[in-house]
Amino acid sequence: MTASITDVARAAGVSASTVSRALRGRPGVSEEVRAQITAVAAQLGYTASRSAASLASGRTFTIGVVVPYVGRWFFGTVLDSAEQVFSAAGYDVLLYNLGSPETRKRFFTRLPVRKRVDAVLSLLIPDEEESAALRSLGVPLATTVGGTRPGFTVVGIDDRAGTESAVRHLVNLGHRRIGMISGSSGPQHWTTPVERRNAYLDVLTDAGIEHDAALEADGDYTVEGGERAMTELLAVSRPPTAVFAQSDEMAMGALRALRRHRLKVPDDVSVVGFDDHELADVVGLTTVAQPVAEQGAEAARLLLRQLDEPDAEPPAEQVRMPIRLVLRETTAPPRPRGPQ
Amino acid sequence: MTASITDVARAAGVSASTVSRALRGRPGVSEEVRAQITAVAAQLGYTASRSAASLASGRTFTIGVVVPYVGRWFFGTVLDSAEQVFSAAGYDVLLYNLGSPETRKRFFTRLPVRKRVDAVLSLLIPDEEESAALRSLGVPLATTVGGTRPGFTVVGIDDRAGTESAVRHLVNLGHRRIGMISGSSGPQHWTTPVERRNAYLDVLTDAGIEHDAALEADGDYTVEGGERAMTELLAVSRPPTAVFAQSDEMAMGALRALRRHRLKVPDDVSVVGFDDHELADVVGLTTVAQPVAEQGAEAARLLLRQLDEPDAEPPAEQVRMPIRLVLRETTAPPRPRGPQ
DNA sequence: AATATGAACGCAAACGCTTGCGCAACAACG
DNA sequence: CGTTGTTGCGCAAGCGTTTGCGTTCATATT
Repeated sequence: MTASITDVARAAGVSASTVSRALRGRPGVSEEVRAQITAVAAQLGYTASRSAASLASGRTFTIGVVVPYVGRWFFGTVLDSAEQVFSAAGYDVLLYNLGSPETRKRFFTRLPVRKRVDAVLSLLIPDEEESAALRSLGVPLATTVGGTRPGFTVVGIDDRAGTESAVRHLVNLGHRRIGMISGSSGPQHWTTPVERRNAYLDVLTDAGIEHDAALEADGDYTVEGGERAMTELLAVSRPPTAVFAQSDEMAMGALRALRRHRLKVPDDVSVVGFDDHELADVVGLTTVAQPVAEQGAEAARLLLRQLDEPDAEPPAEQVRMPIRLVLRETTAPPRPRGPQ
Repeated sequence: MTASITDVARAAGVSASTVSRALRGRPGVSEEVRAQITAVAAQLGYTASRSAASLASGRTFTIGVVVPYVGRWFFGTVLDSAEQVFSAAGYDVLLYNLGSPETRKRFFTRLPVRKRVDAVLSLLIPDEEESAALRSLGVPLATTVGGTRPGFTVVGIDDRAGTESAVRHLVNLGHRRIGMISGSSGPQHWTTPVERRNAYLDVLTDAGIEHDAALEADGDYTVEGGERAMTELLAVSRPPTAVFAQSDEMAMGALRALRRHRLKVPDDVSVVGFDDHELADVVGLTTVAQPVAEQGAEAARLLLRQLDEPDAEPPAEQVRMPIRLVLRETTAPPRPRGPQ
């Protein structure tokens, strides 16, 4: 089949151990021998078997990345940037796509990453049991997307501040009936939706606007969900003149619903999203931007650092990346309608 | 650390070989012993080390997936569905994100998948040298996205038919000046753009429309590129009344350019895309839909089949999935302008 | 000149599994 | 009751690395 380390050793007239040391830059090999071995290895097209290497050394040079839906822009982007950091550092990434509850359960019970990865980056928030399972792996752990958990390095954004800037923007424009499309469908421990909701409520209170439960709808974090939610909001007795969607996908769904209702954006209703999706710009969506790719890269970097310095296991770092409101064309003052 | 096979063997009062056979469903183990071993293994939380297993058996139960940009919708979606098929079959996926030329080169020279995967699915078209490198792995190979190569199972769509339906639709609406935004920037061997271009030219010829090179622009397969390309097209002496974009992303860029030019779609110019992007619906884009997720799943299935029946290595299958034109709101007859 | 020091390298023992083979024990056959 | 199968299991030899330790030899030290 392909060349093994002993083939290289034989061809170079040295022992296998020397080949191993030479190729991995370990001390104890003279420069000339190292050069010769390197040449022979290249000529034979030799690459060390990762299986054998990790069996012997315990290091796998592989990072496990678990993500809910690779297909969604947010996760795809985080994964993309994280992978680049990992591969630049010589690590491979083992991907686990845990869309359905079944695959998710299967992953956490069988834990296929055991003895296979040096660290894991989770793009979903594990519940108590799941995070315990991950901790049992005994490797550094990191998470993007909110919800701090013990033992995890988490990098995220300030959901509160982001939401406040969005909602306050609507208030400043003069809106009083401000709806919200949330993504509350997730599991309990997933804190982002509740943080955003709290921030939304606080801004309303600050502005002296009484909260109307009828102006909240669940959009399930999808385009379709957002469309449904907006449709619901339009059906209440006094519909909102502006809505804050907790994700751009939902905001886009809302835009579609509005178009179907022949309502003008932003003249009839203003819309602001969250994320700054790749295509938010295309549809002119005002949104609060978060550095998605950077979060993935940063989480990856933190993980690598922990691998490099296994000494002082830093007790669950927490990094917050900046957010900012991006004004585009879906927000404007409310249309003065009749009295008031 | 974590339990090993000998721990389980000892606890169950049998030999390691029996544990191995029992847990993997191999014959030669009585049902009662198997049950007992299973119980002990579960209680100890035992999972076989993949490194050791693959070192011993040669099978890695891992598939390498190489993709140009995980972050892009198309690739993310293909990856998503392929991963599901693989993981359902008990395979893990090792992801290689080869965005930049450097990482790409590094991947193909160092070939980190060597001795690490049982098969590889490539979402990018390897050139002659690269595909030779992959073939040297001696494992089943598959590709989505056009461009057949020896030794690869390829699943794709009929680019020709797809393009024809799109362009013919524009012709049927009465358009005579039909522009095209292509993604020709790729490497030579990447056939999709040229196939689509040929189909475009053929339809024009069939319709008795002389081809105008000024109506073609490169959009680089990105939103920004599409916007730039559309801007260029609008600057020619007699701008197109309709444009066919070779991808939805570019079409969306075109839409943005048109909006910036205060041109109405479809009244002033019609736009049709290609892919049926997740958000094509949101912007009302007429497009030719291709079953993206299905392509990933199908490619994965074909790969698994080859792994199951290593006997008759089928000589490079080729699968074509159906496409269909999806009519939405960005196409209409040309606005009658002045004379002619 | 004798000894200590260190650099360069080889030996061999892991690492945790798989698998061909051998060996009991027992059933079925004539 | 001896043969021939069959079934269930253990032995031990790998799989291709890494790495602690030992050996050799040249150089520095007294």
